[in-house]
Amino acid sequence: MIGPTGGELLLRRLQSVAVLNPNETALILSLNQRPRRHPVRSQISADGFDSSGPRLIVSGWACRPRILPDGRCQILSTLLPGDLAGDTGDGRPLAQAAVIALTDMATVGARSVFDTIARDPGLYRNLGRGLQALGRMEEAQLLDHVVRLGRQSAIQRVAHQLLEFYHRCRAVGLVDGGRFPMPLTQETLADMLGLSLVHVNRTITQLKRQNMIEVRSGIAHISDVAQLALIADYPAADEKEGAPRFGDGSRSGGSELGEYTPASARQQSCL
Amino acid sequence: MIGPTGGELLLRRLQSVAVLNPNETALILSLNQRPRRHPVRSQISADGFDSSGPRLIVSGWACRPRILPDGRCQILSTLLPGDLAGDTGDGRPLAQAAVIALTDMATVGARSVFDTIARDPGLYRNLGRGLQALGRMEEAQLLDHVVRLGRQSAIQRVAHQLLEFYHRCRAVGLVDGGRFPMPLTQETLADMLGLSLVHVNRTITQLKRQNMIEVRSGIAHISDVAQLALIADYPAADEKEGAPRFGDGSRSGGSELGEYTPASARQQSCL
DNA sequence: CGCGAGCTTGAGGCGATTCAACTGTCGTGG
DNA sequence: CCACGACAGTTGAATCGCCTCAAGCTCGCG
Repeated sequence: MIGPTGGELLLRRLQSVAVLNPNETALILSLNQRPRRHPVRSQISADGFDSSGPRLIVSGWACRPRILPDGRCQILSTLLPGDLAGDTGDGRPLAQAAVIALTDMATVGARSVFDTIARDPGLYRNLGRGLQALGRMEEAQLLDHVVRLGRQSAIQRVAHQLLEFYHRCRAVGLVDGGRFPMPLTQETLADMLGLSLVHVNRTITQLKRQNMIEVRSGIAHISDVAQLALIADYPAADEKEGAPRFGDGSRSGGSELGEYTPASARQQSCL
Repeated sequence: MIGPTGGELLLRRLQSVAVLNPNETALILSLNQRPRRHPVRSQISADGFDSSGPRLIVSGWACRPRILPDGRCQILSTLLPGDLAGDTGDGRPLAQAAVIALTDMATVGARSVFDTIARDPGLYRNLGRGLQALGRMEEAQLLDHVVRLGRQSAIQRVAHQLLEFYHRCRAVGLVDGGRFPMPLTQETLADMLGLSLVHVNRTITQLKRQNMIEVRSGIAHISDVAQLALIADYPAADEKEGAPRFGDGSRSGGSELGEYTPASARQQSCL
C-alpha cells in the first residue's frame, strides 16, 4: 500500500489547527524518512516509560487496549495514519498506554521533532501549540468514547465510531467520495464499542440493509454522512475543511450545554 | 458541614505526588480564603472559554455532564473536595467542560495560584509538576471510566466507582475507618455508570445484602476494600499512603500489559 | 400533617450475549 | 490444480442482563 509520507500526513493535520512558519514546516517534513515496518499484533509503543520516543504512524491502524484479568478487552483509543504513538513529553496516561498494531504498519520516529522544539521553543511556537492541539483532540475523542459506551445503543455506537473514523481519515486526506480505509475486524470493533462480536455483526448488517454504510475488504463507504450522523447523535461537523476547532482550545463538539437537571425532569423524544 | 479548608485539601493531594518547598506550600495555603457557596444544580464552571479562572472545591461534589439531544445524560467525570474545576491553562477538553454542582458546594478561586506560578515557574517548579500530576490523575480516571462503561457488569461498575470514590476521599483525608461521604443520588450514579436508575438501585441492594457495602444518608461504608476490589477488578492499590504513582508519569494502574491478541485467543476464567 | 425527593419493589419486554454452526475467502503446499 | 487450514464474516436459537413502566414506600422538612 503506497500512500502519503509521514510528514505529509502530519503536516496536513497540523495545518488545520495552526499556521506554521517555514522552519516548522521543514521540521515536520524532515519526517519523510524511510519508515520502520511493524507486523500485525506487534507492539509499537511500550507501556509506561518510553524507550525510543514517539512514533508517527505512516500507514496502518493501531489501538491502545486494556486487557481485563478475565480476558475481556476494552480498547481505549485508536491510532490512524498521521497520529502519534507514545509519550510526547507530558506523561499523559493515555499517551503512555501500550500501542498495538491492528494491521501491518509503517511508522517513523518523531523524537527528533520534539527534541528540536524543546531546544528552541520560541522558533517553533506555533508547531508546539499545534501538537498540543492534536493531544487535545485525542482527549476529546476519549470523551466521545465515554458517551458512546455509556449512553448509546449498538447501532448508534457503530455509526458514531464509523463517523469518527470518517472524519479522522478526511483530516489526513484519506477519504475519497465517502470511501475510506477501515481495516478493523468486527472483533476489534466489538472490543472498542463494548459489544459482542456477534452483535457488532448484526448491527453492521442492519446498517448495510438500510443502505447507510458499506464495508468490504477494509474499505468503508458512507453514502450520506448527514443522515448517518443523525442516527448516531454525531454533532454536525461543518463540511468546510480546516475549521480551527482546536486552534486554542474551544469546545470538543459533542455536548449540549444546559444545567444538569435530574433525568426525571428532562423529556425524551428522539429514536 | 465543617471540614478542612481548601488549601489543606489541595496541599494534601499535592504532597502525595510532589515535594513542595516553603514558598509553594505557602502559595497553596493562601487558598484558605472564605469560600464562595454554590447551590445544588448550579454551574461552577462554564462550558468553553473560562471566565473567572479555575476554582478549588472545598466541600460538596460536582460533575461534568454531557446531555444528549434526546435528554439522556452521561457524566464524564466527578469532582470531589480538593479537585480543581475549570481550565488550568492548557485548554484540555475535559477541563473545559461545564461543571455542575451535585450537592451544595463551597469553592475558592485558584486563579491567583496559577498566575503566580506562571510569573516565576522556576520558583514553583515542583508545584507546577504536582498540579500537572493531578491533571494526569484525572485522565487516568477517565480511562478507568471507559473500561467500566465498556466491559464491566452493573455490579462491577457500581463497586468500581465506589472504590474510586473511596480512594479519592482517602487522598484528602475524608475516609474514617471505611466510611466516607457519598452524597450522590442513585439517579446520578446511573447517569455516571450508563445504567438505569432502577438497575443501580437493585445492584446497590445486592451489594448491601452481600455485606459488601453500606450506603445511608450520604455516607458510604466499605467494610472489606480488598474483597470489593476483587469483584470490581479494581487494581490492588498499595495501602501505603503517599505512594507517588503519578510523581512523574508512571502507569495509570488499571491495565495488564501483554500483546493485544483477538479475544478468541484469550481464555476466560474469573467470575 | 402532608408534601416531595429519593429509594424500593414487581412485572414484562427488549436488546445484547452466548453457544454453536456454517459460509466465504484467502494463501499455502502437495 | 485442488485440498487444506486459518481467519473473518454470517446466521440461528436460547438465555440473561438490563430497561421500562408503574406503584408503593420512607424519610426529612415546611
